Amino acid sequence: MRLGELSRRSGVSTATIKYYLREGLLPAGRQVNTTTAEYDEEHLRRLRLVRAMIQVGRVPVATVREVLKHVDDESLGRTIRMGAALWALPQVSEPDEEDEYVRAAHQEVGELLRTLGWANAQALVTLSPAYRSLVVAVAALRRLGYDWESERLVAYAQLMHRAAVLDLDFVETHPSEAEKVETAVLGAILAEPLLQALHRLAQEEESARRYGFE
Amino acid sequence: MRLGELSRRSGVSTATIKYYLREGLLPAGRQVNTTTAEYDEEHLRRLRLVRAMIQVGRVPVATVREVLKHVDDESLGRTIRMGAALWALPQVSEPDEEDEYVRAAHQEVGELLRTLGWANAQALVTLSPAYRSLVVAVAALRRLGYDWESERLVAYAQLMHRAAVLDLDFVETHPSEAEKVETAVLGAILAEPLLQALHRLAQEEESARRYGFE
DNA sequence: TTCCTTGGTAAGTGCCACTATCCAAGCACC
DNA sequence: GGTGCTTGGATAGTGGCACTTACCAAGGAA
Repeated sequence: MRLGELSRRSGVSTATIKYYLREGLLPAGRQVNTTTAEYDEEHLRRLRLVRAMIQVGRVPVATVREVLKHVDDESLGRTIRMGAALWALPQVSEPDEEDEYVRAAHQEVGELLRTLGWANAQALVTLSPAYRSLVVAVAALRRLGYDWESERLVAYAQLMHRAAVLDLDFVETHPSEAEKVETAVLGAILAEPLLQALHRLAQEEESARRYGFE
Repeated sequence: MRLGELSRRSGVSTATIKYYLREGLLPAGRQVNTTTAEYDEEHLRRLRLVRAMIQVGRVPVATVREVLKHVDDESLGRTIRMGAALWALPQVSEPDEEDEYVRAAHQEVGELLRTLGWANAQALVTLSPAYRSLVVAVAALRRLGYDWESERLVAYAQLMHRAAVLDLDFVETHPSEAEKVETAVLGAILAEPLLQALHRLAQEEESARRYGFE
């Protein structure tokens, strides 16, 4: 398969495919001669994956490159590869540690993890980007004066933990190691828009149940 | 309070505040004379809200304007205002109805709603942006060859419904109508980064529990 | 008086995800 | 073997976005 066909079958313009090749999101094809390169099904699959990450997952191009670099790094074990790939993701602005709300949020999230008994997460606290994102989100809500009880946060966390269990159960069903890493990373990236859409739809449903359409 | 103080108390530069005023995200202050305008606590609150939407919620400036327009529209009832504000949000690219995966996703999501008994959501199907986002997400996953069983999707949906119940219970605790709308919208916007962060943290925790750090 | 700050406006910046244009080298078909 | 299309490769340009800079004349504050 050559560039034109790859473009046709993926629905991505040749110009964009060239751009992805240049940016290293897609490995080069097998060079036949100066003006011809041959692509295979794996290229098509990778291209679809890249597109899904960018368009559905809203992951920036530079981040996709980082994530794939880890996914492809066969010198590492699965868990490490998965972790590295997921940690390459978030790009949330660093919390301002001077800010009083941020400090309070650190406290609050720390307590949350103790309440939940997430010992592993506690150990990783200083490292994980997810932890930082959580602190930023909590601080923003508190800054706006939303003071729900801490039980509410615990309840949300338990719901998301059950979602994570579902995620990982699904990964288990995949046989090969390579596929497991890819599935886990993609699943994590694409599960988010899915969960977000379900959340909004659920809000609409529940709102209509309670208040009707008026 | 004048521009400088508003800037100091919010941590937002005067240039950016001027930009927000120009873009209509912030109402003008009370003009004292040609070179002085007076801002109040409500301006500060609105400014923090705008910042949270943009920085934590990653909502584009133009969208924030739309959302606030609906929030402020007192000619409408609460439910309508809330719905309108939330529907102004998503900006997901339109699904390509020609695409076979998109058509299959429509089918699948329709079945999901029937299984869940979300009658209200079914009625709104053709309208809701959340529904469209869901279709796009499901189609993307299927296109990549991820074929989980439909029960998995149902399970995710039930989790998110429970999150939505928590959301709306919280809104109930707020007394005033105006606050309810604002709370609901902000809660919906800011709950998403929160849930996302909790989801990622929960994945790390669960992954570490199952596989350790190796 | 001298200096700073104010609101208002216009123009510029940096980043990002493409997109357009150009090129010389093949290949395909008549 | 001529004609026209496609290829990989490279460079430059585009449009959108969220600010940021620079400048202005008018108004306090010392």
